[in-house]
Amino acid sequence: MIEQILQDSISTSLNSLYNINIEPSSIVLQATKKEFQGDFTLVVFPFVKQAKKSPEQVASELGESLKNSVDMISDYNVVKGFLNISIADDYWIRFVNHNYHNDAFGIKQAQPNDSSIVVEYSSPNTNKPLHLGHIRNNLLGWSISQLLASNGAHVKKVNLVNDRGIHICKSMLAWLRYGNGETPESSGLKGDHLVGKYYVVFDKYYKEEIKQLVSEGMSEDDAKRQAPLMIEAQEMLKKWEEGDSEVRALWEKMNNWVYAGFDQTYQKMGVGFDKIYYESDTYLLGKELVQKGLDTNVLFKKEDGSVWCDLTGEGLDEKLLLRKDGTSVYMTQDLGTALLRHNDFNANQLIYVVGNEQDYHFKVLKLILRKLGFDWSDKVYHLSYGMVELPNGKMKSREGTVVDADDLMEEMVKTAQMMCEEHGKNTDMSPEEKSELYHMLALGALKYFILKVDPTKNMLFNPEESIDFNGNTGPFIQYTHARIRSIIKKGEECDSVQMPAQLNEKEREVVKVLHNLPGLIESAAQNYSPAMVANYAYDLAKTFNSFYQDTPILKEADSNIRCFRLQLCQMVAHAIKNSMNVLGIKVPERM
RNA sequence: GGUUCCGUAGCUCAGCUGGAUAGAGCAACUGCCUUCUAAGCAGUAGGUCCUGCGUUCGAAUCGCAGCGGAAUCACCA
Repeated sequence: MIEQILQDSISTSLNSLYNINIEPSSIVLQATKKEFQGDFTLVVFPFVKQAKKSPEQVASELGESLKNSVDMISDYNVVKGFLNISIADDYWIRFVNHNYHNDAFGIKQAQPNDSSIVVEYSSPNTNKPLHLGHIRNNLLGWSISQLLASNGAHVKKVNLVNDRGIHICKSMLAWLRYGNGETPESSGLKGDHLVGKYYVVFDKYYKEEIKQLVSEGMSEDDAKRQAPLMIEAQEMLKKWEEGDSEVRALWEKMNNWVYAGFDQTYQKMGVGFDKIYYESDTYLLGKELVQKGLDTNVLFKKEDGSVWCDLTGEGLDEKLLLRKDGTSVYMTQDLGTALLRHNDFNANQLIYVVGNEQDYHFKVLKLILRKLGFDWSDKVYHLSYGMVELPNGKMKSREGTVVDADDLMEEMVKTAQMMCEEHGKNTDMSPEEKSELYHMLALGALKYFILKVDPTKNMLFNPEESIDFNGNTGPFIQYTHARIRSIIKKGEECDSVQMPAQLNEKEREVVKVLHNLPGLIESAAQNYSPAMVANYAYDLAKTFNSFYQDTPILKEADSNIRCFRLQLCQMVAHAIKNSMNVLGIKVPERM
């Protein structure tokens, strides 16, 4: 890569001119700003002290030295302490000519010895359908996996389904009491929605019971604990843990409804997993670890029999790991599943895609693992993402302000259809092609809208803006791809032609953006940031559109130039496709 | 109250390891379809980068303090 050559050359020049020793890799080159002439810029201020010369002088001397030693440098200029380096068009042209046919451009294939990474994401509860918050989680999880894989890692995607607990018992109980044997088939409801409906039903009657008890003079807290429905749900959980066959059968039946529903949602969303863990299989794990911790005095037991980890030395509190009745808590389970996962995959890294409301939990998890003597605790990485808010505030399931994942996607497909019909462009498509296109555009809009923002930040989800097709949106990039594909299909094959001698301004800009892709994937992967890829794809599409607007491609008379531009088009198409693929967004051949 | 995260145009967001006159999109306004897809392009307007102090040749970026917002600090998961 040209950057490395420049870095090496700068390093040796600094040494021979001023006796300054700097590692080539630590020399920072940046893209030259548009207002100035050049491709790469070196800021020379850091060197002026040691060089004992003015910034302008240092920059000029360096520029001259570089120009003499690197023949790819066509020119340089100096503005204050900025050395702007121009690269010869020949380099850019050959870059396109060598890479345009590579449809995996920018993507690194994992080699046998490359690192392996396990990514956990989604991790739903089985008592209600997926909502907007899950969508961000799923899209991020999938996209991070794609991103790391595209940067040459072996990635395994796992899902830990929270399939047991009091919340599921609530749905089960409500269904038994008020369901009249309703099934997904009889009701026409998706399984997860049906079960979610009874979760709401439970809450409704539960609240009525509380109200009743309070009006009879009970305190609110006592009422919450002593409401008959709650007591019954807890008995059900106890029966479940004892393995009661009736409860287990009902539990299995209703969970299977939910799984069927989830599968549909996942499929529509375009996400998937290599392995699915169920909490019912893993919730007892971790107890052994606690015992081991007690034996080695890492943990301690209180008088009532409960087991704790003292984290006050780390500036945190004491953390409960076993209740006084010996049952485990969330943390206990997570210690167990972490060990299980480490044993299952022996990966170099265990990534958990979980919202930032659990920052504390994961901080503690890592600490306890380390205290327990697992040196792999630093492989655990909590990929913490911000919450999704709505224009009128936060989503609250109790207040019915949740945005359901299925509804949202369906809504967006409808809108996509409307928009397409309005444009009236692809009237000759078959119904199947059309519906595929609508789905592709709808999900492209949704995914791009969510993934373009920095994962660590809270984001605002405005339903109206998310289905926009203009500007910085998924469909804008998809449209750019479709236009390019259309040109390529009309153009001739041209492999071995003579390349033009120089580029025009717009061509050079496009090539330079393309040139950045491999480095971008790398730093996006290092930052766990699909958003960087999204913004890159947008930048590329925008740069290409500007080129497309005033540079003829097929209409160019000179066949050499025409061929070069076609190659450039192909390369842009690949780069768009590959970066959108990292986001889990498909791009159409036409739209 | 403790801890963590956040604060950039009317709105939604970029701005990666400090670098030149802080960038996009939406909304508003003005041009460009007889020509490779106008879901596009070109342009106008819009800024106390929350405030203050500090470090530095240089700060939206780093440090400290303050203000504002969010999350979290469960014998829930």
